[in-house]
Formats: sequence, C-alpha cells, structure tokens
Amino acid sequence: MEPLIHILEDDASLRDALVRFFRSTGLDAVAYASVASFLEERDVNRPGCLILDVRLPDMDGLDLHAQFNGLGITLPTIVVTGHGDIPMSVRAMKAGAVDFLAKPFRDADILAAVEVALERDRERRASNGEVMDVQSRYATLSPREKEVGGLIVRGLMNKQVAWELGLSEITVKIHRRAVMQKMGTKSLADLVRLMERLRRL
Amino acid sequence: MEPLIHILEDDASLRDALVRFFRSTGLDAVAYASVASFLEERDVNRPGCLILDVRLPDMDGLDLHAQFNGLGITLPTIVVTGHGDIPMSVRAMKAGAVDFLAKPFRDADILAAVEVALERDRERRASNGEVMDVQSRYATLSPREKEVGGLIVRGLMNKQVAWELGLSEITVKIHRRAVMQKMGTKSLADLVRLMERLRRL
DNA sequence: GATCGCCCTATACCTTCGTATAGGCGACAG
DNA sequence: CTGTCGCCTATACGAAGGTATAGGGCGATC
Repeated sequence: MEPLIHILEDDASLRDALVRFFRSTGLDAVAYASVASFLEERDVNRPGCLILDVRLPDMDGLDLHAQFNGLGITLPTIVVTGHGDIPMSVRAMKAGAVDFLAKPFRDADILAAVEVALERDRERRASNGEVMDVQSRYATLSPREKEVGGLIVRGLMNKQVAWELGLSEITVKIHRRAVMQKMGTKSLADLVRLMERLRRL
Repeated sequence: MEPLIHILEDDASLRDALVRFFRSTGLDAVAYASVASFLEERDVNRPGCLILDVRLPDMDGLDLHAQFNGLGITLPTIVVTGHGDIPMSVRAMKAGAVDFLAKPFRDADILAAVEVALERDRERRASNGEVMDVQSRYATLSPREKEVGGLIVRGLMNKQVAWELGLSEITVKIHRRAVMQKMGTKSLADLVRLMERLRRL
C-alpha cells in the first residue's frame, strides 16, 4: 500500500501548502484540522508518518505524542512548531520524534524528515509483521506444548523435559513434534531463533 | 569501579561549580579545559558520562560528538550550551545525546540527566562485556570449526554439513564437539543463542 | 628433525531423537 | 450420545547425535 502522510496542523494555509507540496513530489498526503478527525479517519493498516503541530485547537501536540507512545500508536512523527524553544524540541526528540522543525522550515527539510520517517515505518512494519506471524502461530500451541517447547528451547533433553513435567519421554516427543509443526520450523535451531524473537517483546 | 563524570566546559566558573556540585552529591567528577586533555587523561575502562559544551576552545562540541560516535567512543553524552537554538538541540539529540540543556540550567536538571546517562552506560557496558566474552571465545575456533558451527546453527544435520563441506560425518562430529566446548555451551539451543548475539554486531 | 596444532578419517558402541502404530481418559459441542 | 480434541502412555525401529579409540598428512615453530 502507498504510504500516507498525515498532517495535523493548526494553520490552514500551511496545511494546504504542505498537502500540495507532498502531492507534487508524488507522495500522498492528507490534512486534519483536529485530533479527533485524525483519530477517526486514519487507516491504521496503511503505512505512513505524521506531521504534528505542537499547538493544536483541541490538544497539546507533545502530550498527544506522549499519549501515542503509551498507546502503542507508533506512527513515526515529525513535530513542527511556530513558537518552540529548546526544552520543547528536546522533549519531542526524547519521546522518539523523527525530527523537530521550527516554522518557517524549508521544503527540503520537511521532505528529508518525511523520507526518514517513512523508512522507519517500513522497517517497523516489516519486523512487526514477522513478530505478529510468529505470535499467531505460538497462540495455536496447547498449554502443554508451550511448556514442552519452552524447556526444549532452554536446551533440555526429552527425558529431562519428561522428568521436569512428570511425563513419559514418548509424550514429550509427541508434544515436541507438534510444536515444531505448528511453529513451522524444520530444525531445533530455527525453533530457538523463533522463540527468542517472542521473548524480546 | 565508581562512575566518573567528565566535564568538557569552556567557562571556568561553571566548570568548577559543576565539579563541586557533583562531588557534593557523592558523584566523582573531573573537568577538562580542552578536548585534547580529555582524550589524554580519561580512563576508557572507567564507567561514566560526559557533559559537553557546544562551544569549546579547540573544537565544536557537536562535531566532536559526531566524531565520537564514528570512532565507537560511546560515553553517554549530555550537551550543554550558552547560545543554543532548536536545530542545534535536534542535531545533538539525533546524534544520540542523552539530553540537551541550555544555560543556565538547574542543578536538578543536570543531575537527572547525569543519572540517566550513567544508567545507560551501565547497561551498555554490561551487554558489551557479554558480547566481548563471546567474541573472544569465538576467536579461538579454527576456520573449519567456524564453518561447521555456522552450518550447524543454521539447522543442518551432521551429514548435511559433511556433504556441504566435502567431509565425512565423523569429522563434522569432532568439529562440532570442539565448537561446543570452546564456546562453553552444553546444548545446541545455547549455541544458537550465542551465535545469534554475535551476528547482531 | 621433532614437536605441536590443525585437519581429516575410520570402526565401534551407546544415547537421544523422530516416527509409526495403537490405545485410554476426560472435556466439550453438536 | 457420538465425534472431536487435548492429553497421556506404550512398544518398536530406524535415523541422528555423541564418545572413545586409533590412526595419517600437513605446516609452522623451535
């Protein structure tokens, strides 16, 4: 899907100018006058980035950014402002903003920032997609299979797993095979790598 | 070892004030008047952080920070300045600075930043130490052992490794055992995790 | 030239893994 | 009630892994 640049900007003239500018470069952009309309209209599945003004009609932009981080809304964000200062810019960058631009900014600057933001979004979606895929497969494991899988990945032998869980070795083997099948791994090494990915978030 | 706060500051009075302040809080601090003296005197093995003024007698602080990043000198850095602006702060934060403070700043602010920086340094040293340990063990592997180890970790069976490298299966087993011994792993799962750490830088 | 480390191979034996086949028990839905 | 699913067990056999013992060739270093 084509990436979409969301613009949350107070000043109507700048808003329109930005939309026109991005469209002229072949990028799709859409502007919102309020936070509410942005939250309603945006398509969460579509890749993109957010250009966020600090001063908004219904909310403070930096607070909003912080809230997004808390909610897991991780659209890469570029913060812009007309009346900014250093502490504000530092706060935005600490919160993970891709860039912080004071108005008036040059077209080249905002475009460069957007390109970085879109690239960051691509990477996030790619790695996120893989993790989701692994998680969905992990979810199909029965409780016992998860237990067995966990111990196997920790390096225990079948007989050790059996003793640990109070089972017979043959039962462990069956669960083990089920784990491998459901996780779609052909070797223990692959299974270890997959399970490690799950453990990291 | 006790962490040490390095202070690279142009203004002599602020320099002394900072050193005295940190010592009063029980933190060890040392000030340098020039980049050259900092580079000479500092002990790379001692944990700590760096408070860096943008304007220095012999070099620009931000350029210095960027150079440090390029050279792998990863002492967590807090940038301070008397005459800063937004682009400067954004540049510093993008380069990985822990914080960016404009003079005059409050004691509480610089102290909070230092605590974050020291914590970041602790984490870095801990994970770095583990990686160095693994790397040193990996370095003891013979070329063949590295080849065999790589294929094993990719999930190949001994016979497949043998075919791949034009060896007999028994030879692969011997190399395999050597790899496990030298890397200090007792199971394939542990070996996979160790090798994955190496692959991630 | 001798020693040492690295690389390679072989036979033999045991352990562990993987799979097939066959069955029992309990829970739950249709 | 019957089918299905999760869970558990057993016997049996072939495949793969792990160890021990016993070698040979090669290059470097002393």
